[in-house]
Amino acid sequence: MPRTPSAQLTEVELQILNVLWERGTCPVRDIHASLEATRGTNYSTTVKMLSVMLGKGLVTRDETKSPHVYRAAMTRKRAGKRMLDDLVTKVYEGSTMSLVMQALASGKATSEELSELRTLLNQLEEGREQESGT
Amino acid sequence: MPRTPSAQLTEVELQILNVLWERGTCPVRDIHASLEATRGTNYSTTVKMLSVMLGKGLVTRDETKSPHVYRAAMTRKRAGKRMLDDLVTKVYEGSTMSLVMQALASGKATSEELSELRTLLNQLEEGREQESGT
DNA sequence: TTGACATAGCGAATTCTTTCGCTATCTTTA
DNA sequence: TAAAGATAGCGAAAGAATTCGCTATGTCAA
Repeated sequence: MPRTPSAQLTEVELQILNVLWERGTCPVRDIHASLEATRGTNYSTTVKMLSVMLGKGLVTRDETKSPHVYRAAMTRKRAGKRMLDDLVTKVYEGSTMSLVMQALASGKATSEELSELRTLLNQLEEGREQESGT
Repeated sequence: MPRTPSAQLTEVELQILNVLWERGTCPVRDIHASLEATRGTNYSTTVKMLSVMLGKGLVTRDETKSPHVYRAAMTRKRAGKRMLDDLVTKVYEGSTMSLVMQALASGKATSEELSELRTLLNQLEEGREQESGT
């Protein structure tokens, strides 16, 4: 019986997307530099992974330029949301809040971040009040 | 070159752990019921997965009881933290706050949850003040 | 041009996860 | 206690992700 793919990005895919997210656009060589640095893999491997990802629609490429230029087909934000939702359903029993609580509890938030968070929280609560109060 | 495991739980492992987290402790049959329901797999498969997980130290078991009784070796909380940290480094460039912001922005928080969150936030800010103010 | 080096492509090997078939060992219960 | 049914264990197949070797093609400076 075939398995369902879980809409989850794999290890290497994620690493490659990270390079693309940082640079916006770049040739295989640059991506390879990153993979080689952390995994010691071959250039061929990088090319292959990119072709696999191209097949999955995770990246696009411009073949008119000579070293072909790759680009992520999905923003970091969208990928994040996808994985976040996945995590919420798979380990936090569907509760986004549980996840948020735990993430916050893990500490290391600067005061700036905390106040930024407070601002967001205020906005969210205002939204709530409007809803029920009207 | 062998791959590094990424401290990531696999699909089935997570599903199994979820059953164990819910029930605390249970025999293969119960776990199998869940896997069979969602994946239609065989009893043997469940037994095997459990033995693999036992090998990885993801579960423990009591063999003195007759249908052996399994238990998760890691709390849901700890697993969550692990995966959360992983997500933060791999997609949110190490910023827990980015993740929290996005999770919150995705909406669907009840007023109760929001105020609970506010309480936590107050505690965190108090902690901050103590630190710098003493 | 042409030799040297960078790019691309692809099938096949590896590694890891998931699945199962087959066999053996309990437990019941008729 | 013997047949029937539940449990366990294990090697090997099937699926996925990752890796590479080998070959072909492109680019560029001498």
